[in-house]
This record gives sequence, structure tokens and C-alpha cells, in this order.
Amino acid sequence: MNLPEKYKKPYNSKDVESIVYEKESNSGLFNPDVLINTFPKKYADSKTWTTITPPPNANGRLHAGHALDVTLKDISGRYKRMQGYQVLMLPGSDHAGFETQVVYEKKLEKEGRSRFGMDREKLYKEIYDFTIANKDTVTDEIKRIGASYDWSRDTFTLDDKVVSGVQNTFIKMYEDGLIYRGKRDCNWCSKHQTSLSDVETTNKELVDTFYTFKIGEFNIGTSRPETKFGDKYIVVHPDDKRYEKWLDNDTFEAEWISGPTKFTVIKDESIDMEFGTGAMTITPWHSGVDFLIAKKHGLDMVQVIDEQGKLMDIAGELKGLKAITVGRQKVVEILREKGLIVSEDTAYKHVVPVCYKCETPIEPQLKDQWFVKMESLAEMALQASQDGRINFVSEQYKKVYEYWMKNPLDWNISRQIVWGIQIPAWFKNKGEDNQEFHIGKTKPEGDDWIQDSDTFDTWFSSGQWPVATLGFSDSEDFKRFYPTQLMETGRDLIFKWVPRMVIFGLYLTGEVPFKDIYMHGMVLDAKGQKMSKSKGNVLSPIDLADEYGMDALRMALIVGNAPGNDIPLSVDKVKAYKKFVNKLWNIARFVLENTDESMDGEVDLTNKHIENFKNIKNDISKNIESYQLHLASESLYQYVWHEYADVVLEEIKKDLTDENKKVLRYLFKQILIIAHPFMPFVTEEIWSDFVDVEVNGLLLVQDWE
RNA sequence: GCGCGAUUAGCUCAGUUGGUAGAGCAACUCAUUUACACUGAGAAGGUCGGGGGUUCAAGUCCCUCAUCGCGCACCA
Repeated sequence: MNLPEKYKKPYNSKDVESIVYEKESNSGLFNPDVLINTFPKKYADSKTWTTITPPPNANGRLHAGHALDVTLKDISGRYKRMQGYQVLMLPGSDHAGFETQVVYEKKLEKEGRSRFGMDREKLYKEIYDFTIANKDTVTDEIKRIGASYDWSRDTFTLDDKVVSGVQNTFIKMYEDGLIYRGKRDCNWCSKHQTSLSDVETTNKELVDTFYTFKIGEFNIGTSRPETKFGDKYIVVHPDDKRYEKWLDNDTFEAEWISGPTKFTVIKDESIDMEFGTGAMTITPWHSGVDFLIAKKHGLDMVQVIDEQGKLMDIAGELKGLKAITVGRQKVVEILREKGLIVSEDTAYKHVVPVCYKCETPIEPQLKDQWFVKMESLAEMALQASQDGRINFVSEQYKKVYEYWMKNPLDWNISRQIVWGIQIPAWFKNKGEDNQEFHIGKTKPEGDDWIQDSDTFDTWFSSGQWPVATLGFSDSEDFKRFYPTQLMETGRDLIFKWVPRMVIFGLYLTGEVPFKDIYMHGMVLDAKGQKMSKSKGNVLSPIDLADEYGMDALRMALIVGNAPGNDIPLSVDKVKAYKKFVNKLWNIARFVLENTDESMDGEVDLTNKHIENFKNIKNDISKNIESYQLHLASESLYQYVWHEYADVVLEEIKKDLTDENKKVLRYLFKQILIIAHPFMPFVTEEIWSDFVDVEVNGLLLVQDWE
């Protein structure tokens, strides 16, 4: 027969992938509007199926995790589109405020520059250009994975409509009493010079010296002597017998760092009598726990360490020293000379919060910032999970989510960085306490108003992503596509992103933003280690695809990857699926050599092979529906190789009757359909040799009944 | 400390409502130009981490212990 030349060689992904993607993309069928217009019979009256794709940070290149992310949702999307849904997979990019600024700061550092002292607008413009350039690279790489995304709706978190809508949300929340400005302890990173939310810190175990100091009759423990300059309160538990002779608010004078100091005894139940001596001093400005005690008892709060992490005036001659290093040593020296050290435990292990980007220990600071009151919002989000309006594909994340929603902490949304959406708030007399402010997008009457220079926590805008990308509630797209079906994203975003989308979705629209939540695991190296540049074990999805083909990589990422579990990826595994792709190619060769289009008519549906296939197909459909893609892909592999090729084809080869050829051809075309979502490139390519695509359409829109 | 996972063939992992264990890779035997050597046929390999319980029946449900991983919080 007329076998195309290309089948005489093994499958070569390089000859195929970009051409196929272009063909599919140029057809416009990734856009649901075009889908309806082109195939009205199939799509005009059908339901929508929507997924808003997590915006990859527009600050770097794609890694294997992105490839998994795109593949998982693309399989579902392609499947639903073939089934006849108006599929919208909406792509976007995130300016990723703090993350991008950190990346850009590193770049500046390399160039011997610094963002501090740079003109705000100039810096913004530079980061903007940098981000846009990267965004284009990232977009191209996502396309290589085969993402059937509607690029005509591509959205950037700094698009006008998003910025405006996000600011509106802030104003609405303020009016609803859900946002307040308050002096509260914040997680301060002294390297990056910004406050961070609780989920932007991570924990690090340190071995420090734990000191016990003598203050009058009390022995107090601390691992942070450098904060003790301003301490003038001794706090003990009200039931502690050791200190029962002291009454609440009793005072005494004792020798301390800067000389004789007046101390006040405070009794508070939050003290752990078992720890240390059961007595401690407090430093409310630099400790969240101490802050709560001070607030409760109305105590003075004094700043000891400045925003660069240096000791302030109160430290007298030690002023200006780096608090945590030299400052600490000097204070200890002073106290040693005064004979106030009772004991030193040099092997004290404790865990401190550090900046999740640079691991600089967080220095809590009291600052005026914008906070979101989380309690009622979290309650709404908890309800949605408990009553099943949102469904977690893997239960373990439901538990984590619900735990977090039951224990919400108010959310600091102010960031002292320029890269982001500026907060629509205006101040008079900036710098003083209790300053007057005005909330609104435009400057109020009068000359002395200046806009808050802070920007929103990036998750404040990306939390609104499902609503924002669809144009907020007054747009046509919103009415058509909201609420969406699937939110598929990495397990690391269970706190940062997912609950916030649920909260904003419910708050802004009354409806959950998505029904199914699929949290995928991390892609690890072959040994199960986290991929990192420093370990040198990073597998680039683009490099792998260059060598083995993207279809092979997609399969390697899906098979054996149960929802939510981390997945090791090895080159051997990708190779194995490259063989599978080639197997499909060779089957196509055989079928093309032995059949032709005249055999495309009716087949005997009671044929045993067709009956068997029907069961496999049902099984695969069921597993895709429930996001058990590892099972679906496994069945596909087993069927194609060990049933169709090893049994059906071998049997029919020995008895090439017209009827058998028809069965062979019919089944193979069906295989192309069920294999398409998993391996879009090779299947689409082969499809065009079986049918006239001009007449019958791309494989992309064939019926999956 | 609290929470969440994991522990199944040499390795990496599946195993959906309980019905006496599966895949890929590796290793072994055979076939030798076949649509496909990026191949085919075959065989081998597991007391499902330990212990206890529920059940006619447990890899699967419950309890407990151990080891590993992760997350959250904190003690000054």
C-alpha cells in the first residue's frame, strides 16, 4: 500500500512535535469559542469544563514539576474536549512579587548593584522587562509540553483588569471590616527588608547557647541575650510556688546590662513552669509570644533591633553592632563581668523561623501593616470542604487544609517591595503612629496625602486568580466558566495558594472557585532526592524531551504516580516510554501497510477483540474521570502492547481476511483516540495518515464516547 | 511537641468499595530479521516493616511498636 516514507524509520519526535502543536494550536480549537463555531453539533449545547492553570512564576525556566503539572491537567482537558465539553484551559503568568524580586536582587548583586536606594519607578521598570522576557520563554516551554491551553485568554497578574480588580477586593474587604491596619508583630527579613506572612517562613534547627542570667532573686533563661537591653518585666506563672511571695506588679531593682534597672513582676498563665527556671523576661517588640503577653497586660514595648538587624540607641555603646552575632557576644561579656551568668548550655537545640528564600533568621518586628482577619473567611472555606462543595482528589491534603482552616492566623498582606500591586491606601503624616489613612484608588483631596509604598503579598492577587482570569463577576466569561472544575497544582501550595483561592472565590462570588482539587507531589530524581541545582541532579523536561520525545516524558511522569505522592523520575523510565511510543509507531506502520480507508465502514461490534476493547476503554474513562491517571495510563500501556500488539495483531496477521483487517483498523483508530490525551504528538501525527483531517477533523476533537 | 504520609519482587512504584499479590526497570533462559531488536516467547523472584485485633476472608479496616520522609508550632 502507499505507506508514507517516514514509517520506514523509527519514530522521531523532533520531526513531529512542533509541527503537531502548531497544527493543533492554529486550528483555534484550544479556544472554546472556536470549538463551538467549528463543530456546533458537538459543542454548541454542551457543558463547559474549565481549569485555570497555576501561573508559573515569570522569573525562570521550567522544571520537571511544571511538566508534571501541565501533563496532568492537559490529559484531563483533552479527554473532556474529546468527550464533547466546551473545554477552557486558561493559562497565565504570575508576577510572583517577592519571589521575582529575590531573583532580581540576586541579579543586581552579581552586577554590583542593590535595589536599596534605587528609584522606585526605575526598579519596577527593570523588573518588569526582566519578567516579561522570562514569561515568553516559559510560555514557549509550556507549549512544548503540549498544553492545549487557550492562549487567547492568557492573563498576567499585572494586567490592568487584574490590578484593578485586586485593588477593588482590598477596598471591599476593608469596607466589610475584614481588613485592618494594625501594629502587630511581623516576620521581618533583615536581608530582604520586608515583612513576610507566616507561610513565607520556614523552620531551621539551630544549636545555640542557652544562658541562664541572674536578675535580683530571679534566674531567667534565654537564647537571645542581645534582645535583653530593654527588658524590665519578669514573667512567672501565677501558680508557681517558687515565686509565690511575689505578687502581680510587684517591683524591685536589680543590676542589669546597662546598670541598676527597675523590674516589674508579671503573672501570666502562658508561662511553662517546667521550662528553664519558670521565669523569663519579655521582649515584646521582637517576639510574637512576648507581644501577646505585653498586649494583654498593657506593658511597654521597646524596639531594640533595627530593620537592618543592628542594635539601636538603647544598647548604648553597643549601638550599631549586628545584634545576632557581635551584639550577642558583647552582651554576654558584659553580663559575665558583672557575674550575672548562672549557667551556659552550649548544646541547646531549637528551631527558629527563617526567611524561606534566604534562610536569614526572622527578626520579629512590630510594624504597622495591613492584615486580613481570617477567622470568618477560614470558617467559610472550612465549610466548603466539609460539605463536599470542594473535593480533594487525595484525602491527605483535605486534612491538612481543614487543620489550617480551623487554626487561622491573621494574614499580613503588606510587603515592603516595589514589585507588585501597590496597595490603594493613602497616608497623611507618614512615619507617626496612628497616622490618618484613606482607602481608595485615587488620591484624596489635599496635598499632603501620599500613597502607601507597600505592595500586596503576591498571594493576595494570585488567591483571586480563578475570579480574576475570568474577568471578575460582571464579565461574560465569568458567567460561562465559573465555577471551574479542576484546580491541579503542587502539594507545596496547599497553604500558600489553594485555601486562599477558596476564600476569595467564596467571598467575592458566593461560590467555590473549583470543584476538584488535585494536589500533585514533587518530581524527585531517580534516587528519590529532591532535585536541586546544588546537587546537580536536575532533569530538565526540555532536555529530556529533546532526547526522548515529549510523549515519552509525559507517560513517564504519569505512570506509577498516584495522586499526591512524590514521584522519582529517571532517564531509564523516560527511555522505557520512548520505546512504547515507537511501538505505537510500528503498529501504525503495520496497520497502514495492510489496510486502507475503504475499510473504514461498519465493523462487527460483537467481535471478541472489540468487546474486549470496550471494557478497557470504559476502565480508562472511569479512571480519568476520577483523576486516577496512573491507572488509566497503565491500562493503556498494557492494552496497546500486550493485548493489541501481542495478541490481536499477531492473530490477525495469520488470517488477513477483509473482515479481520477492518477490525484491526477500527481498533487502532480507537487506540489513537484513547492514547491521545496521554501522548498527543505521536497520536495526532499518526491520525493524519489514517483520515483526511480536512474532512474528519484533528484527533483533538474526535469523539470519545 | 502536634499532625500527615510511607514501609509490597534486587531497584522504582501500583494495587479504587476487604475476596489467597501486579507493572516498569534490572537480572535469567530461549527465539534471530519479524510491523517493530526501541522485538518476541518463557521462566524466576514477595511469610505485603514487627506484633495484636475485627472478619468466613486483611496488603487493604482498627490498635500498637519500629524505622524513614514531610508539614506545622513552639520553650523565653
